Amino acid sequence: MGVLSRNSVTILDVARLARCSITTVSRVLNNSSHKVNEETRKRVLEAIRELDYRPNALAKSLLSKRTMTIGAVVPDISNPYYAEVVRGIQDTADQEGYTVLIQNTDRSSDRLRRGIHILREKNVDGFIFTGGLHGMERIGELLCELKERTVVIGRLEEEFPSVRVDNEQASILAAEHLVQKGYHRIAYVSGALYSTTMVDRLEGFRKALKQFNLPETPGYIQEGKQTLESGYEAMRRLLSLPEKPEAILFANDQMLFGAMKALSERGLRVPKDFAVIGFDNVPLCSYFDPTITSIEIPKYELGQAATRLLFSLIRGENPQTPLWFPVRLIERESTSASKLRSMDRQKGKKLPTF
Amino acid sequence: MGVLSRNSVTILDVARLARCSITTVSRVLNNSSHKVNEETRKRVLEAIRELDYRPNALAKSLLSKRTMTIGAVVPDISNPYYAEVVRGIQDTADQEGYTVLIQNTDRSSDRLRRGIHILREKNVDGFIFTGGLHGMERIGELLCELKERTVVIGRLEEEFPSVRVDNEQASILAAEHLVQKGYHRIAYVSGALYSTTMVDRLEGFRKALKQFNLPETPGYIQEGKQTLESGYEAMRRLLSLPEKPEAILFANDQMLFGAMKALSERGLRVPKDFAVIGFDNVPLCSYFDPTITSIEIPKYELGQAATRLLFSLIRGENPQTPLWFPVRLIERESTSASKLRSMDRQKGKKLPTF
DNA sequence: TGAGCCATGGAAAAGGTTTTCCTTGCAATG
DNA sequence: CATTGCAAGGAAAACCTTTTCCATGGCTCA
Repeated sequence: MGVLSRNSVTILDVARLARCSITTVSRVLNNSSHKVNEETRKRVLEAIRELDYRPNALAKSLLSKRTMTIGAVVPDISNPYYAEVVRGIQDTADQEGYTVLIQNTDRSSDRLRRGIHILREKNVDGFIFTGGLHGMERIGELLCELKERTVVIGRLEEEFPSVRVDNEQASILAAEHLVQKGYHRIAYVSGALYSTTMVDRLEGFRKALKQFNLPETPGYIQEGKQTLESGYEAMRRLLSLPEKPEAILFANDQMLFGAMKALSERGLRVPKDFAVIGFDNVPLCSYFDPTITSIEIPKYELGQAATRLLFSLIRGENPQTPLWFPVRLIERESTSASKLRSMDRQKGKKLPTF
Repeated sequence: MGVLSRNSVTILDVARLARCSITTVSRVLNNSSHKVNEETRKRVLEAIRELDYRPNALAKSLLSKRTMTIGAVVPDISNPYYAEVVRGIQDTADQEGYTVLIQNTDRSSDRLRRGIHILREKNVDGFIFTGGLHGMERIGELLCELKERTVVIGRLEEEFPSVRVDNEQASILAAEHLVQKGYHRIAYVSGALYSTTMVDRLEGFRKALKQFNLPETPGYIQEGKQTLESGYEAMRRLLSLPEKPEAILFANDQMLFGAMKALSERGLRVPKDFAVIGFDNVPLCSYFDPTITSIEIPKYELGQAATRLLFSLIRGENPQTPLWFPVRLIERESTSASKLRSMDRQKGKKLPTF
């Protein structure tokens, strides 16, 4: 051990120390089928340990045309939703010895383009896209030879293999839940519509209005930006409407949390005065007061499945796609029968509900 | 344009098309000082465009021993604190044409070791560590030749250049604030003590107790795990003590949010029944109800400064270090004079306070 | 006329692997 | 004894660049 050499040690150094050729060292290293004498192998292994030799991945990649690296393009890593997806990707990649190179787009198509170029130049073995940009010019052209090694989480361009949840259906599910609870005047706060996810969720809400014969009141559909602040402002706009909604569906939990502030500022309470329901089911939902009903998206699993799908592509297989994942509604206090709850709270008797 | 070739095009292809040697192509590519005829240059550029040629970064790196990639080792990317630090790193690296390879350690020293090995194998040009592991065997040995191209955010091993905040002083600041507000029975909820940050914050709290002559009640210092759940449980333990604290300092905001649930379950209110104060000042602090007093850590700036420090190291400079960053206390409702606030809320007259 | 300089271009080495192909020596088989 | 086959090892090509060094031809200046 030891010998913390300043400049890195190469396979040649090992060969010299083990008194053999670099070919033999390479064979031991990759335990190739070509036989090597047990004694020689010992010497080589000893030399490797002695020098703390590690093969240079660059040289290896140059030859094998495999970098064991995949690129992930995400809109915003500090959003808990994508953070969880990325975890799924990283863990799964790691299991197969792959590394993940993450590019933030900040939801700008310029940065998206730039990110793709960087990743291509770094010779990634495949791409995972998430948080698709809606209405951006065709992405396929930028990918070139990597086009066949690209998977999408969600919906981007139809040609790509993808891993998805049915966001339209999810919105309908949420609306149905509210209807069953007896709410009719339902508002919707959307995220920015350059994301296909946001487009689908909004579309689903519109369909639900029709399906359940709900009124479509002007101003009941607000568009925001998937941030706390944007949710806060959207809520204030809703509160300034002449005829207030009874329940609000938010296209993501962040916006909902922001909106809660607008409510409490007015002394309004959930679920007594409004029912609210979110999207994504981030961890805070079960810790907020009141706990928040939300549509659970299997974030980690999406990342995991996308990565597995990509590996299957890399292996040259022809996997079935799209892969659909189920969503489910997690009911919590924010949509529970209102009168009952507010009494409980006053008596300070609430039990833990996660 | 076009010709979306299946297998990548090399500098040789360009040379052939432009009827010159690869040397010449390389020269126009890196516009070297060696003169090349204007007409030839035209032909080369035309060929490059025609074939959509992009130099292979792998081959370039193999030669130059520079990968234009830096490695970042973080405990948990889905923690909003580290997400923000990473943003600072990525943005800054990007400006200089560098890419960032992120390794999650999940706070396990095994995964830390593994992460370092992977990054070394990928030939990163430098390391940034954050969320130092306390009491782990010396990390320097794992870094070998990269030891001189490593910076730390926080405190890890004294020999490394670092970018820091004074966490001890920050805890004292928080305690002082509570004392000034008239609180004396102060509890502290710590994160897991394998993080040097958490060690320092706790140490600061202990010093503050002495400095302000506060009682050190048994059970008033709880240790948890920097998660919502852990904060919830710590709070429940505090609430079961015979003599309850008046104010609680949390070693991070996540734990504080978790604790809020434990409080509301008991019908207890902040700041009426308890004052609470957090650490990190994540965005939600200003949107929670009540808004949360927290110690602001310049997360993005820490990442930014660390990256700049690293670049300075890579350039062979000998920068001054450690670099200290200021913290400040952001006062919000969770520690404001209690009687007043609770009246406001009942009248529904509260104004927006961020 | 010849020496030296400049503009332009190419050949080849280097970087660290893996892999293909070849060599050597020895044992077994006829 | 001659032939075949196998175990073990090495040489060299290939991967794609950049960079150093050399070659050529034309021009200027003494």
